[in-house]
Amino acid sequence: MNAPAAIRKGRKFDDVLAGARTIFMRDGFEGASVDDIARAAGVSKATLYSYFPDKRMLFMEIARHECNRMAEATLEVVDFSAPPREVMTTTATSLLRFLLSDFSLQMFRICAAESGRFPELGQAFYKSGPEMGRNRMVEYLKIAIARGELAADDPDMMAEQFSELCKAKLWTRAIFGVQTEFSDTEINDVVSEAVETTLARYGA
Amino acid sequence: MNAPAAIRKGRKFDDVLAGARTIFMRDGFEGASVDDIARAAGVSKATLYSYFPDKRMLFMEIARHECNRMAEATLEVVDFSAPPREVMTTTATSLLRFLLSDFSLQMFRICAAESGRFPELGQAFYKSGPEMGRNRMVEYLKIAIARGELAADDPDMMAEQFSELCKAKLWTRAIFGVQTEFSDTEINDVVSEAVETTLARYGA
DNA sequence: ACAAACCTAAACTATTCAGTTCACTTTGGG
DNA sequence: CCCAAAGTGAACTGAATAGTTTAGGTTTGT
Repeated sequence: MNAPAAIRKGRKFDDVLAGARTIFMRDGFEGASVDDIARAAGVSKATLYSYFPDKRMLFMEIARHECNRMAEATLEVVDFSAPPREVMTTTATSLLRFLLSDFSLQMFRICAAESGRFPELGQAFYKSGPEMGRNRMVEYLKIAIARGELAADDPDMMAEQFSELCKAKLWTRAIFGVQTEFSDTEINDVVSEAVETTLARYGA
Repeated sequence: MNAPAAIRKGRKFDDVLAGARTIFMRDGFEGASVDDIARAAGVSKATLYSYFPDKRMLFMEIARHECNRMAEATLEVVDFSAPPREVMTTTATSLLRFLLSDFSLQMFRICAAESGRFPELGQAFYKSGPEMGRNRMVEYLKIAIARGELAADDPDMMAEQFSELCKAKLWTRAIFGVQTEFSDTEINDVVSEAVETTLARYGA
């Protein structure tokens, strides 16, 4: 009923997760030492290793957990009955703010970097991150298309393009550490440009 | 006249670069051992360290070198006097093929991953990669706008959006190792969708 | 043929880190 | 109040790795 390698037990389980989250986010995957994680969690290394078979599984658990949490939080803000321009603007703002968060950026860096030597991680992250987000978006798009508010032959592609447009300019700079602070003005600008371009193509 | 830490000398210099390129691309930055690099280069570790002050500077040199090489190669294919749809299609195809190459993906992973503990790398890569590409593209866009072939208030944003649209679907999968082979059909599809969307917004 | 510049091989230093082990202590449910 | 499960801490194993050093070998131009 559970994953290939077991992840069991608990009392300080949540402490370990919290500590690991902190250290992984600060130091990356390779950069984080298990000793540091145990110290940050206020837990002995032995306890940590009684929960998780190894460092990788610990990280996977964090990734899974936080991706779900964030994905849900991000989608709760939106009122899907509003007109498309509004829905898209709200969604894009919410998505872009998330994409620019320290957590999201660091998670992306780690999962991309490790996806070579650690393929399950890349797969898992893609599925519970970008793919899930896109699926949610497609659900909405299909409804809007049925309502005649949007015109897209391929809602999947539309969703991919829309998400991608949100990354223009700011995200690219963020991921390479070229820019670290983002004003509301900058964010609103990228969002409205993304919405305009999307509607120019797919507006009814 | 040169960077903070010197990178000089030579006879097997190019061998070192070639070996380092191979190993870094295979194992990432942290994953690559200097012993492996020296072995792959057919060179002693002492020689390697007589060229480069440390592993980081060695990697920076590779990145700089290869980014320039690739950027030039990618831009040579395009005939900028053709009509915009054709220029954009050719450019997008060339760009997307590059973005999906093992080299580009691995370079992106490494530079993104290390940009926290190693900020100069992120900066340098951004400038000689995405930023340079965008600048080249903007040069063309301004000409096409002057010709009345395109209508964009903000050519920088247009270029950012266009590049970003090329990453839809395939690149996201590639960076996380979810998909590793890409048919011409898939590539052409993403390219034509990117061109359509861009022209819907910015076509004259 | 010769010397300066270049290169080699291998051992060495010093550090870091994942994961294990074990004798001991804490905790909470019955 | 007791005991079994859960947790502790500290030492330990084993392996890797960046970067240095040394003593000697090879290339190069002239």
